[in-house]
Amino acid sequence: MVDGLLPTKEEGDEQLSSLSDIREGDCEIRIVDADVGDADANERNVPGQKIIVSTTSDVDLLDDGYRWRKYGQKVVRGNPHPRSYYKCTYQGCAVKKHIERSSEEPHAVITTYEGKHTHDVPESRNRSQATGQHHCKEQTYSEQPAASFCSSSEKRKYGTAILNDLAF
DNA sequence: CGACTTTGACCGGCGC
DNA sequence: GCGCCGGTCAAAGTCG
Repeated sequence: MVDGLLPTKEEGDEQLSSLSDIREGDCEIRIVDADVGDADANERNVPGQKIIVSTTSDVDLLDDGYRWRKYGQKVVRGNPHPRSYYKCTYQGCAVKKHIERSSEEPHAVITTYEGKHTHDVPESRNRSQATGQHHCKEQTYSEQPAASFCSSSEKRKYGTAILNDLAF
């Protein structure tokens, strides 16, 4: 009983018809337009675009190239795993993201992005992150060649490309 | 020294 | 009106 909280894998893509759905290996990137479903959604300044990324990983932190500062962690009902709250630390960028694990699959990580970045990927982070990134993947994906896209730096570039595409 | 994580407390919204 | 729950803040501590 995941309450549809977990749109991973083959199921759960029916409810969201007007959004992009991208799947590669164990990574699923779901783009949800915050405006969708709202009658007069045009009024908002909604910086709010919602992007849900489902991945299979041992670690919660999906490094997408941006700098995030954790500002909270909560255990939500229906899920024994805590949900983490992150903000983009770039000045003037109010993008937030929530990270939570699936209650059924400890390896399934649901990352929800809210808002769009008003800047590019910080370069300094870009390279240091590339180094810090590999610590988390090898053990997870070393046996899953299909997920190489998710586990390598390609993932970041791919995700970033998507985010940028959305943002603009 | 600066940036980031951790953790408890606080606040607002929602359902009963 | 009350209680529950999700989301955010802020202080202290940790790490590079």
